[in-house]
Amino acid sequence: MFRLAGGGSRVGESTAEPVRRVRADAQRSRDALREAAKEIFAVSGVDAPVREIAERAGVGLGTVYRHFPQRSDLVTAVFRYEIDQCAAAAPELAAAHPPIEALRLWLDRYIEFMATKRGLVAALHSGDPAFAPLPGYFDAHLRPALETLLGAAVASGQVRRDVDAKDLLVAVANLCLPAEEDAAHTRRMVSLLIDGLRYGAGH
Amino acid sequence: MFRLAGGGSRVGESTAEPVRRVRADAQRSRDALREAAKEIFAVSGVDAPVREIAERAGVGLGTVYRHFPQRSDLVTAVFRYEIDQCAAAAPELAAAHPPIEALRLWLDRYIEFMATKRGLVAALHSGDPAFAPLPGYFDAHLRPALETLLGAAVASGQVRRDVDAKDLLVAVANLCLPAEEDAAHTRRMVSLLIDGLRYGAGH
DNA sequence: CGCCAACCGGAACAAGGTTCCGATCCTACC
DNA sequence: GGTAGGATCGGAACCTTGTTCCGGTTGGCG
Repeated sequence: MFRLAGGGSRVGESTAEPVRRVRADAQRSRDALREAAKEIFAVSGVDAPVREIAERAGVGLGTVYRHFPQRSDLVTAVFRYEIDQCAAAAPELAAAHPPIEALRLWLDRYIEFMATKRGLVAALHSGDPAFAPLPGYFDAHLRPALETLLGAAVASGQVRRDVDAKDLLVAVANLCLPAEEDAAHTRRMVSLLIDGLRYGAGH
Repeated sequence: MFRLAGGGSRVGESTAEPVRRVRADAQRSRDALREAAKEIFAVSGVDAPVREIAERAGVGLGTVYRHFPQRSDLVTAVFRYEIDQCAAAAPELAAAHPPIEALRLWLDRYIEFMATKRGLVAALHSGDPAFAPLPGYFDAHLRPALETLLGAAVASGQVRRDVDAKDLLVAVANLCLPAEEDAAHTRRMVSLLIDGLRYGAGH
């Protein structure tokens, strides 16, 4: 048997693996689906019908299931993507703002992320094994992002040292949960929290 | 217009309301459904199909929806019934055993109750408004039951006084959650907890 | 330019919740 | 005891939603 789609490796590319180039239309479909799912999940929750997502993405049902064999794969893909985006914002903010400000802005960004997670918490607790790896992904990506920002703020003397990044992530997440509708309230509470961070700082 | 099914009030019965007598077959169906649902929920979780419950109860689908207009009504009915049964066990145990023993036995009963609640916790967190009143019902019935037992045990000098009934209910419930399969483990932990109750008691 | 594997669309299937309505069965009344 | 009538029953049918399947289409390479 021949290796399927072994096309041939390109110059300057590692030949260790055949890296089949994805077709342009396939990539387009995948991106459109991710984007559509993200928007619809934010509005209707993660229980939104697959057909609705397919329609908004402008693709057929078969295309959805080609890229995401199960509904839950679409959910986790969106979740991972959003986690990545949120984590990626950290170094950008750190480069553009002073430490304490970068920290504050990133937490705003994190709140925005959590705000779209209606129903996902329930899904995580549903016992569906498809969602089991998500908490780990969450911790593996967001914690280091926050740790960097927090470390810089501590080093600059503007924030006390006895604050744990994971604690802070969980605390802010919990602040987001009850006020699913009232974003302003959440922001006030988190603002309070940030002020608390500064209490007893060296500077 | 005549009052529908106003049959007529009976001697010795308050005439304040017409109390339409439920038909015997209807009552039978309702009881059979509650019992069937209880058994099936315990085995397959609260997501079990309505058809399966109807079949086990030996009734048609229409009968299910006559008594429980929505699926969730069946779930809450079973939940309420089990809470009632569990709460009702408290005075019986109190009458038949010394205080500390009654307390221990009732907590065993409570554990048994919690053990069948697989998936219900997730349902409660799903945001479905149909389940919103359940936590209140839980607190309104089980807390007084435990408070009575706890009070008697304290009064007898066998249990310390600084234990709150609600805290205890939640703590035991949490002990039940992780060990969905290993009932023995849960019982060991709760046993430990009960011994803790005696620590520092007057007697 | 032409091939063909990968990709696409959507019809079709499966499962589960809910509705509907003719047939049936209690209960009240005579 | 018998009967009328409305409550109740059973299950077929309908709708929504997840998933599979397959014939038609197309991007990318030779």
